[in-house]
Amino acid sequence: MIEIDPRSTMPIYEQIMQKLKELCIKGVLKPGDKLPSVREMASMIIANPNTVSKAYKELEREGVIETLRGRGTFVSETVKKTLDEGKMKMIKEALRQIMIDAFYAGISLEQMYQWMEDMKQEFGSDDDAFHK
Amino acid sequence: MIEIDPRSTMPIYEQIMQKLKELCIKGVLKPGDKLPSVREMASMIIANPNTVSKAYKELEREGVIETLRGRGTFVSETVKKTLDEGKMKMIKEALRQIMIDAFYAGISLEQMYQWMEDMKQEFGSDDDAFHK
Amino acid sequence: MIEIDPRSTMPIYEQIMQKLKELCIKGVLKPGDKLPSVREMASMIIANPNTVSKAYKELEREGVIETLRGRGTFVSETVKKTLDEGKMKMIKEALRQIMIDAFYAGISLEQMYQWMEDMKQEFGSDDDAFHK
Amino acid sequence: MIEIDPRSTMPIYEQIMQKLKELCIKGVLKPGDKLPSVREMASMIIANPNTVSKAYKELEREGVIETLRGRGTFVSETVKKTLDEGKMKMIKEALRQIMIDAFYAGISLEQMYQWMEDMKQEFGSDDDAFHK
DNA sequence: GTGGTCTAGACCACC
DNA sequence: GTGGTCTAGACCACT
Repeated sequence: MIEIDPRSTMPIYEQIMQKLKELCIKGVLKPGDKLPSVREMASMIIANPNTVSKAYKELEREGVIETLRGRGTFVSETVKKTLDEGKMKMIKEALRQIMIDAFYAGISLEQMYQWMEDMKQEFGSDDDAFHK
Repeated sequence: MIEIDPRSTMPIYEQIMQKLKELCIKGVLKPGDKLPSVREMASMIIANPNTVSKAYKELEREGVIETLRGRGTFVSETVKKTLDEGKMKMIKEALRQIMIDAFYAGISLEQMYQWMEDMKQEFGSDDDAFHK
Repeated sequence: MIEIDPRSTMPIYEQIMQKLKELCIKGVLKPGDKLPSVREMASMIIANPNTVSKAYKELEREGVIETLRGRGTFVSETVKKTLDEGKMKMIKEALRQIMIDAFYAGISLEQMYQWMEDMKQEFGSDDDAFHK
Repeated sequence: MIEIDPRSTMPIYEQIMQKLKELCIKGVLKPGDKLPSVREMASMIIANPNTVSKAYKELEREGVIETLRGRGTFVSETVKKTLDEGKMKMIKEALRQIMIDAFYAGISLEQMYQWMEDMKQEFGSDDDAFHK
């Protein structure tokens, strides 16, 4: 279900978060679906339960998933897409960093647009996510 | 010349690297130009010389700048834009991460394209960087 | 495990790198083996943790070792022996330097061949390193 | 006559020393030949006169060249090949370092032997330097 | 003057 | 526990 790279510089808990978010966007995980328990997930991806727990907590804080005491963890029914100005700035800065790296890697803007379109197709299979 | 945000989660040495790369792309720093010495830069941005040194060394490893023994540090004459497959993958993954974050932040693809076009204008002032 | 000579002109972090590489080649350190933590190694060889850290980071960049976040540092499973042209040139130049020094020190080529054969024996104890 | 790489990590004065020694071994510079003055050499290789001066002084200390006050600097008549134990150790250690680097660069011992033979040919044009 | 290395000691994020 | 980053201050070799 999920693949983690322990050698990556990206923290494992962030990798978990990203992968789960991606599955939600793609529609593989639908609102109401039950997630594996912390222990299950930990053994699946060979990680420390604490690490998985941290990812779940953070995802809950972001409103992506919800924990029902004694029942388990579920994908939230409503994804709150708050137009947070702080996040907008962060994303813009991240884009800037990527543009700079792309320049030095010799990657054209066109190439990047192509990739983004590809990902849009890949993501937006069952909702028009990026056209709201 | 350069502004650093000590509160940012991005390490200071990486901020220095990013800013210097940006100035090079914009053409503010031209090949052959001398950079401030490690100590000068450190006092300019109020950071430790070691931190600046780390940034310089990394930039040199990437081929962006060169140091001439005892003379100082200079912008490289030849910017090697090698189409490194590893870097391409990294950038693609970074884009994927951003797309996911953008989705949850409620930022449309169109908005991101707009930002990227703006940056292209901002960067490509005196060379057609992204159109080679 | 490792001996460092603080009086040597070779930087300590390079001495650490050399010794660790040597242990890997000799087979004393095997792929997957855990290295002493930065702090352990530092106290073992009586050096600053930063110095050890620098050695470890450089060895990782070269692909000799890998660090797993929060778990420690390990000998890489796959030693990539890429025939890098730049390194070949560097090694050839180093040999040239040694040949010149040897001439002025009155050391014969035969003597150097003998030393190299000795080292080959010393290194290739449990794999045929130099005969691949 | 001599080429220097200001970007190299090898100190410029050492580069000068190496090149001059090489020319002596090859027989391009013969005992009694006059070297360019410090200023001449400095302007030829675009270096600081102090740097050239340091190289000359060091070469004189090693007995490779001699300075005759008011007349200039000349290649020594007699090359003293002292079997200095300290230097032997240094060269052996340098060889060890090269062997390790060669291993990780995927260079075979045979390749290195070949290089050394080539250099022997290149050097020993008019004396049997390495067969004394 | 320049950058390169090292120490000492600190804080942080991650596992 | 781990490594990653940063500061402060020092010494050194090179130009």
